Amino acid sequence: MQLEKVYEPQRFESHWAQWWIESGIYRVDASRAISGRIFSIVIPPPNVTGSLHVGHMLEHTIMDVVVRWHRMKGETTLWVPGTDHAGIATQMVVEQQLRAEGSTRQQLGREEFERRVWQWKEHYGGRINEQIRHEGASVDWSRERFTMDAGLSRAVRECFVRLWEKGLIYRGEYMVNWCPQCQTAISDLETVHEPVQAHLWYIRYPLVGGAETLTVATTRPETMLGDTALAVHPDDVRYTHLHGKAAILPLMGREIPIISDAMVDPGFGTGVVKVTPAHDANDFEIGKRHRLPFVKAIGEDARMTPSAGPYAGLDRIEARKRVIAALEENGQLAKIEPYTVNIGKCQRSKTIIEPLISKQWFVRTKPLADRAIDAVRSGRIRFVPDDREIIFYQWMENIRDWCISRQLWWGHRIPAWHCKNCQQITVARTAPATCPHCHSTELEQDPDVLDTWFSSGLWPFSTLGWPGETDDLKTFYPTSLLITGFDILFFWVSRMIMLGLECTNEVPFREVHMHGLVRDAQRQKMSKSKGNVVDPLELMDRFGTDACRIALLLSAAPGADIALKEDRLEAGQAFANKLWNASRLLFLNLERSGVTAWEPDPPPRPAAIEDTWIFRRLNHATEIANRALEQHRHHEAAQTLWDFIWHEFCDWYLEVKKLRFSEASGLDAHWRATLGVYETSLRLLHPFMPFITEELWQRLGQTLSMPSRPLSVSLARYPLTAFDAAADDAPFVLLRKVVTNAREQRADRKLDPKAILSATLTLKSSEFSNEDLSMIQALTKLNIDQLRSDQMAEPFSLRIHAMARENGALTPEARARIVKEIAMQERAIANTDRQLGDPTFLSKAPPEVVATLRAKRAEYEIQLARNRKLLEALQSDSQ
RNA sequence: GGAUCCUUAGCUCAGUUGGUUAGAGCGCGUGCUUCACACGCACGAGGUCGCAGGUUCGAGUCCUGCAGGAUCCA
Repeated sequence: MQLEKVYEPQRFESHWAQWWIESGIYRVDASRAISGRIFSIVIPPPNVTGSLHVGHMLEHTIMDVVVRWHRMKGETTLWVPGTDHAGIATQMVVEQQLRAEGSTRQQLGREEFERRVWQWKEHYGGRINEQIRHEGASVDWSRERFTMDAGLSRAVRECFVRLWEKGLIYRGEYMVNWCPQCQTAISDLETVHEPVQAHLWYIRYPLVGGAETLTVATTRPETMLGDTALAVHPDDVRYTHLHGKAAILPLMGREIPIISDAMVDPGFGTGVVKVTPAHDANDFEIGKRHRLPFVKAIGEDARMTPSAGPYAGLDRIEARKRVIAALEENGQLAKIEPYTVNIGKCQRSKTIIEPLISKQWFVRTKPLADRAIDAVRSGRIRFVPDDREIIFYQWMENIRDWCISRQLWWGHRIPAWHCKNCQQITVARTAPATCPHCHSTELEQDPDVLDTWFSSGLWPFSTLGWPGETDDLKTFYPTSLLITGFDILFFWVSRMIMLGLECTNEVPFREVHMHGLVRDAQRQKMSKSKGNVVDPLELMDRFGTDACRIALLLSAAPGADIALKEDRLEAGQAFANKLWNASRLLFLNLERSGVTAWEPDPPPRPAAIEDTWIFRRLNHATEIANRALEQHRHHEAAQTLWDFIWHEFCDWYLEVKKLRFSEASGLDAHWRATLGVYETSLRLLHPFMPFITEELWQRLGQTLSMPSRPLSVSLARYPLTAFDAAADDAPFVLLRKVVTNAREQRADRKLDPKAILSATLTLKSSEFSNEDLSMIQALTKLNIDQLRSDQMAEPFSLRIHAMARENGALTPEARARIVKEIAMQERAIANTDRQLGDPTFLSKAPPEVVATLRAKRAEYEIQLARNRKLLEALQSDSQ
């Protein structure tokens, strides 16, 4: 069988992607798992409304490498896929659809609306999974989960009830971040702060019983309508005389007390602040401390409430304008200064959030956080890279209670029932028929749903069947590893650790690998508004999935952000092309040699000098790749294999080996060695570039009958260092040096690249067989006499006999380079001598360092001698 | 304001416990359409490792300070 002349990934990638699923080879049977040989991982569930972006692709690629590697090592390997229901985002999408139809969710009613969302999910929710199939992710689709599934919903209820019963969930009126656009409370984490150029307004408040006024600075003048006090710092001597006095609230005419509180920053504005307990988190605290009234001047719709008097019904922005105008008219506006404020916005809708007091459900996080901190500190969970632990501790140690209720219709409804009769709350796993407190049947379920992250927080175990004691849970939990973005450390990773420990008494995963962000070529964050979002599907189409994968992997040092440049992708494609063509060379020659059958076992024995060398290089690459994967250094593993395949296997081994293949030889020792290295390389590379390796490996299997081969290269064993490398690789190393030296000379002297020139090769100790010598001649286009001399300092010397009139002189640039090299080598030798002559160095440095230095010195000497001789010889040649 | 990370070739980035001539890809220069590959081959140029100190026999790597950048938390 011959390979097509051109590498076209489009020809086979979709075929293998489909076959991997249809053949069911990644479906895992828990009952056949052997303890200690299990690897399990869950996908960070993408948003069901979303579509694939490059960040996903990086994440999935890293996961797939790890998963394929473990599977090939013979471990029972489970990768669970799935999506999350993305409460706000999905609700927004469907509401938008309704708006287009001229309807609203309120018109539809809750039940009908939910039905519509499910309908929408069935219709569009499969898109992201389709895209994940495209990436070649070797997940077990039979275990696909969705956070709103019945099983996962049961897990959510179970967890909620347990937390409630332990007093870790409470309900109450507190200050929350309210998004007027989304019409729901959101958590602190969903509020993003950004600096905005704004103003500081200075307002005069008249004092009660006097002509004096007090000037107060504020960034939100409209909230003054809800002021219930003024406050100064207790130690601020400027205002000591005002303690216990009162002021008149402008525009409203209300009398408000002047209080002293340590929370006031005397350096802000005038040192006097207005206190609006219902609309500012700090003021809320002050208000509680001083038992101030809470006047709610702004409502859920961001409009002023009746408490705002004449401003009632106005939007908060409009109200601000009117308030300022009125103050100005009254002469109560002292001045306006430009000011930069950090303003809180809703992460999703970008609307300015309104701090509001409302009744919400909260998780008491402190006790959960303590256990989570301990799990990481004790090493039961390991972070990669480990410096991320500091950030984790910092957040966990200052954690605030988590507002988990959302005023949405799409999500897990809070399993709490309110009794209309006795007003008591009943939290239960299933809907109670009667109120356990008063036996009334007048029960109504709490209208709120839970934060989506609450259900994602259970993902590693809810997907495995928890709270049921399923085989999957027993076999695959705790999961082995989590691979995710650093940006959701608090949102997701931390909460999984807290909820996992609480629900299962186990860590949810033993390791967390946090990758960086994929940025655009200019290192800018990708965003829809900037228009610099790269579509991974388009990239896969253009360059091939394998090329994209290897390009991403090579750039992905642990934790580091990636600047995605097309030249990387082109390089990845070039590498795939190289592998394809090297394979083509082999397939062509297999036919010529008439090789029809081959078995990978037993491993080959070296048949020629290049074999020992490549076996050693292969063993080395194998060792590095395995160790790098062990340490989550995927970029290093990828780089190692790239270098091995391209620059050792293709550039040297195949260049030599193709001269050894002979017609109709059948499966000889050369072929055994070559096929051994080639097939092993395909297996080594498979986790990184699954499509091309599967294609080539299957083609190889069709060309050669390999009866004992598994169904797929992904089910074959991942290589360990198993090649016979006992023999000395020095002869081939020497061959390489001779060939390189010949090429350097030809380039430096501008010798005719096509002419066959005569040369004399003098060797110190070894000599090349006639066959090996003809290799050298073919690779260098030289006609070589081989001499041997015991007196030589260097291992070899190559003299090319080019006549002067054939422009055999060194080019001026080459001469300059060699002169420079000589200087460098002399300097290196001097440095080394200084070191080796230093008794402190000799006594303190480890012996192997001294030995390496001595060896290096010898190497420098040889290089120096060769350069000197080169200059001399050419001088005499050109005379 | 607090914290963390980063600063290495023209560009994008590697560089595991400190070991002495610092690597890759792309780009650049020269030559080559050699029967696997011009998505290629060969050869080459290019870096006082942000700055200033310190520890050490030895520092890109450890410590301190400074400058610039990024991120997180307030």
